[in-house]
Amino acid sequence: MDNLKTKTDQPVDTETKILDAAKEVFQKKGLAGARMQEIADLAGINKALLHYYYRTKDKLFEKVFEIAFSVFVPRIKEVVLSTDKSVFEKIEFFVENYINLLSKHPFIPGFVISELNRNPQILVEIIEKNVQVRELNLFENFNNQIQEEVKRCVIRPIDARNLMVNVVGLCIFPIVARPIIQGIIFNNDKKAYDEFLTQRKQFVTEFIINSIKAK
Amino acid sequence: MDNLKTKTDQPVDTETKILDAAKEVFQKKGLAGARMQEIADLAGINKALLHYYYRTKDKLFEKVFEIAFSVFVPRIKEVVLSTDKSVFEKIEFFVENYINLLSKHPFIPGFVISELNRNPQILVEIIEKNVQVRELNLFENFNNQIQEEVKRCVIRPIDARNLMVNVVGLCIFPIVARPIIQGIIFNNDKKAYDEFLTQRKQFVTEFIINSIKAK
DNA sequence: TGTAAATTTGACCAAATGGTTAAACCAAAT
DNA sequence: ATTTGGTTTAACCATTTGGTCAAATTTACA
Repeated sequence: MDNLKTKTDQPVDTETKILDAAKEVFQKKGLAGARMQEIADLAGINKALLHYYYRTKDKLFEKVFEIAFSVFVPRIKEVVLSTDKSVFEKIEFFVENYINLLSKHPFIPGFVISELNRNPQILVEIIEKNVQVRELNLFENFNNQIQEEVKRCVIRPIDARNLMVNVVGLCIFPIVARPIIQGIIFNNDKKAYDEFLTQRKQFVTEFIINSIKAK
Repeated sequence: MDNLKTKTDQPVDTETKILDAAKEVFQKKGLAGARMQEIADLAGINKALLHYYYRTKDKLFEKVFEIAFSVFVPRIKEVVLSTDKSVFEKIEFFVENYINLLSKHPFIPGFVISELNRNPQILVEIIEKNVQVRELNLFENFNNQIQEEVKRCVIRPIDARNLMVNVVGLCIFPIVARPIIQGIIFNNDKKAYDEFLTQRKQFVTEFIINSIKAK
């Protein structure tokens, strides 16, 4: 964003090459398992150049993690904010888009979750400097809307936090746990699982709406 | 199981000390992040002794992973097998017990999932030698029961695999994604989140049953 | 008690790894 | 052409790390 280099644009700018390579290696192997040499090789540059752009492995990791996190979380905001939609519409919109998004970045959920389990402190730092995340406290809005629709008997009485965890979890889980599910239930048939994920968008939407719809 | 030592039982047998320490370190730091020295220190033994019992880091990891996996997966079998219960009863039984179980081993889900994402091959080996896992193909039973209850108009028409993923996912997700959810929605209030998890058992059960119950 | 086998340890090693440095390179301005 | 600044590299370094080994210690048991 704010890292303009003085150089005239090359086919691919060095910093981009580094971040692309770092993203791939870190997301596949994690902070501890990633090797600076491997990142340098993948980026097609010298290892010393890596340290020229990002002094330490930790600094490079931090950057990669922040980018991944910003893919992982912000879409949730859209659901909370767009006030012109009903709860049902919001859920449908979110599930469809979030599963699509994560399918395009299949390593991000596992990466973010596992690195955050190893070192929850990262999140504290991100929250401090990232407005996007703090704004999720506008989650209050969502809660208000739900309680209002409960009053109007559109949906059953329900706790908004639990609902939110369910909606997000039902989208993320089959991607994060893909190796297990695909291995055990789908006999490791990759195509079958992709198909499953595609059809699942509608299933999840209906599953949730059926559950919360007032009779 | 089959690792009987000839030694007369000491307060704590060395192999147990090793496995306990290895479990803790591996589950917290992952395969790549764990240090043999740290495991040895935690077990209160010499590092060479570690290599005496488990020749390599990989072999030790394998053992720890298998134990973790056997906690993670087998309870699912109970749901599929106990034939005397209705689908509703099975779901209630599973959610209650599985969330309890995982709460007692909060690092296992993240550990299993993240190591399996890094190296899905582990699963292939486990499936080959582990009967418990293969038996999950008795998942067919569960499917049959569901389709039968669909016919009897007890539950709506539903895909058994999607249902199963939802049930398991709704239990595992809030534990695996705890750092994120607790950090963003619960302002890092650990107690509040524990309380949330406890209450959630009932919520999840009702959420699922509401969704699949025929009108 | 004596001895063979199993267990435990301290010292050590080679390879891998994150990081540094001084020199080379290169584009642009003077 | 020379200087100046950022960029890139090869060579190098200190530390960490998984793993080994021979010696010491303990245990089993004849």
